[in-house]
Order: sequence, then C-alpha cells, then structure tokens
Amino acid sequence: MKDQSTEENILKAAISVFQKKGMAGARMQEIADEAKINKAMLHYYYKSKQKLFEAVFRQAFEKFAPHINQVFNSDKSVFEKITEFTDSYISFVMENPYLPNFLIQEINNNPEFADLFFGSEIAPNPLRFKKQIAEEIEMGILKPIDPKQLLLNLFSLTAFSFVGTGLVRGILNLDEKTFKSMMEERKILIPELLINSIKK
Amino acid sequence: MKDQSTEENILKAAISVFQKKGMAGARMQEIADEAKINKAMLHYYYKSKQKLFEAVFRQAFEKFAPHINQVFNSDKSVFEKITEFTDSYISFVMENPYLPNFLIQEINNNPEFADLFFGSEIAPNPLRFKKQIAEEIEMGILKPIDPKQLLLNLFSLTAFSFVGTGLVRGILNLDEKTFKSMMEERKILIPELLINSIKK
DNA sequence: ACATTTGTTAACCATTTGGTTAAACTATTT
DNA sequence: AAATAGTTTAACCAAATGGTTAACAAATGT
Repeated sequence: MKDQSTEENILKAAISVFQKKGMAGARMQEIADEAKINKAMLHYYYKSKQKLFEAVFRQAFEKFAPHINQVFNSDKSVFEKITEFTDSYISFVMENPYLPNFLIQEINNNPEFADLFFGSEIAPNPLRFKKQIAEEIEMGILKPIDPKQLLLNLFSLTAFSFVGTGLVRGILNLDEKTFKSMMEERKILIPELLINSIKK
Repeated sequence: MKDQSTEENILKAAISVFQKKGMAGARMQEIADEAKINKAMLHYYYKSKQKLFEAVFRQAFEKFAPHINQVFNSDKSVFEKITEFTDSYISFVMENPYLPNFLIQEINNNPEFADLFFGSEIAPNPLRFKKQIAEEIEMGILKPIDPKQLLLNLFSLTAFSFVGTGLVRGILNLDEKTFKSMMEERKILIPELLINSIKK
C-alpha cells in the first residue's frame, strides 16, 4: 500500500539527522531508519546524499531568512525591530535548537555552496536597513553608529547561546531549566542593552 | 633517517585537519598527507582516530581555557577584565580562527566526553567571578546584574563573529578586509557597550 | 661489531557507506 | 481484467576508511 507522504517523511527524517550530525556525520541508513523506510527510497526520491542535504539546507535557510528579513525590510522603527527580532528569534530557535548551528556549520564548511544562497533572491539584503539607520541618525533618534556592528551585536547576542550551548552550559554550569529561563530573560535584556547603547 | 619531531608533526597536522573538518569530516589519510608521513604512523603514535582526536581536543581546550580563567580568577576589576578579555580573546582567535568553532562543535556532538573536561581542574570555574560581581554591586560600582548574563553577553559578542563567520559575512556582505577591521573595532566597541550597561 | 629497541613503509584487511539493481508489490489506466 | 506506471524491498556492489601486519631501516646500548 502506497504511503503518499513517504517523500515528506524522508525529508523530515533527513532534517532531523542532518541538523544534529551535519553533512559529514549523517548516515543515509540512519535517515532511512528514522523515516522507517528502505534505504533505496532515499535515492528514489532524492538521488544522492548531496541532493538530500541540499533540500534540508534550503528548508533550513528558508525558515531562517524571514527573521533576518523582518529586520532588513519591514517598516518598523529600529528600536521596534530590535525588540521584535530578539523576541521572535529566541522563541523560534528554542523550537528549532539545531537549526542555527546547522546553518553556520555547513556554510563554514561549504562556502561556495553557501554563496548560491547569498546570491539568490531569498537572501537577506541589508541595504534598506543601512539606509534606515542613516535616516534615524539624521533625525537625531540614534547616535552615529555602524549598522554592520549593530547587526553583528544583535545576531551575536541572540544566536550565540544556542550555537554554543554545550560550551556555554559547561562553562557557566547551567542546567536545562536555568538555561531556558535565562533565554526568556534575554528577550528583555538584549533589546534593553542594545537600544540603550544606540539611542541618542 | 629518523625525524625526531614526527609525533609533533602528526599532532600539528591533526590539529589543522580536525579543526577545519571536525571529527566526523576528518580523514586519517588527509592527516597523514599533511604531516607527510605514512598513515600507519598515526596509529603508531596515537593508537586510534578517537585518541588522536582527544589529543587535539585537549590541546584546543587548554589553549582556550586560560582566556576564560583570566576573567574568572585574576585580581583585576570587572571593567578591566571585560576590556582585557575582549582584546586578548579577539587577538587570539584571529590567530586561531578554527578553534572556537571546533570546540563548540565537538562539545555539542559529544556532551559526555566534554563533561570530562568541565569536571576537571583545568575547567574554568565561575564561582570567584560571581562573588566579585556581588561585591562590586555592594560597593556601588555596578548595577544589580546577573553575572551569568554578563558573561553570556561577553562571550556572545566576542565569539559569535568567529563561530558564525560564514553566515555573518554572507548576510552582511563583508569581505575579508572589512571583517578584520570590524574585529579590530570591536576590541573597543564591546567593552564600551558592556561597561556602559552595567556601571552604576 | 652485534643485538636490541625504535621508527617507518607498503601492502593488506574488515567494515562502513553511498549507491544500484532486479524483482515484487500497489495503484491507475484502458 | 489486463496492461501500465509508480512505489517498495532485499540483495548486492564498489569505493572509502580506520586499522593491522610483516618486513625493513635507523638508532642505541653493550
């Protein structure tokens, strides 16, 4: 009997395995097992490990990009963008804890491949945001700051805790519960910190 | 003719390969090639891939830990610690760009193994630092803040740029040169940002 | 000078791994 | 219902990979 969602099951299983173990560490057999199908089906629907990986990567990138684009392209003020990004991004990543690390890892390991995405239309483009910063400085809302440094601070403060979970939790000696409650606190702390540092 | 530094060469090559590709992606043959020796030598000096990996991991951890310990255990003020850590850590990582990512990645993939290190004596211990923060709050130097959040901010702001280089550079469209000069700027920017946010 | 220990190599081995094939099974079309 | 097209499986394959072996070379101790 045909299961019409086999292809979906494969992708779901692939997402799970690839995001946890990366391209190099993932095993086709493990994906097949997790999807509860024969390994040959992987090649029937996605012809190779590389192709399957690309499907997973694309999915991850497309899930991640809107958060950045909200900052880059919405009509909100800079302060609002910082507040809303922090909140929605932390919530998002708490639901998808392996995603940022996966993206970062595979982009680092595979720069040429990643450039395909950064060159495409779904790729976030910081141009409008840079203009907005310039305008708000002009208007006397913001101190004269470098938009790139602001963005880097924002991404660092929100993402690092999740990318470096193991190291952070090891060094600071945090259990699961403490870590989570700290992340909730950070939804407030981070915007406060950043906005205070840039508001005139 | 015997080369008395073969073992060193192996470790150097292993560091290079493991740090770039991780445990799963590294190949014993590639390490042998980079060390310009026969693959059997790897097993002669380090008996398995796992053991060789552990030597590399230990070396990386021991190179990294002092930076944290300087913050945790030196006699400087909190402000000085922030300033000095940022400067020395960014300089250090610019010389060892693969190290933070390697540590983070392998700790995430191998929590039980990592706990061996976090339980050991070389592992940084935040206790003294927490006490110091409490004291400086008491003395009216600092606002009432959570030391864990301060440390997390410090680590995030300094480390993320290097761990997520590819993603950051892709999103912000930075070339090598711009990235480096931004990192130099951050040696000043980060302490400024953090100190301003905690000084009373 | 000789024996012993240490270092090094080429060839080999077993297992893992991504991928293929041919046959069987299921659904759809005619 | 027969033919056709699509789906699934078990068995298989070749290459890659971590690891071993046996013979050889170099250094070291006696």
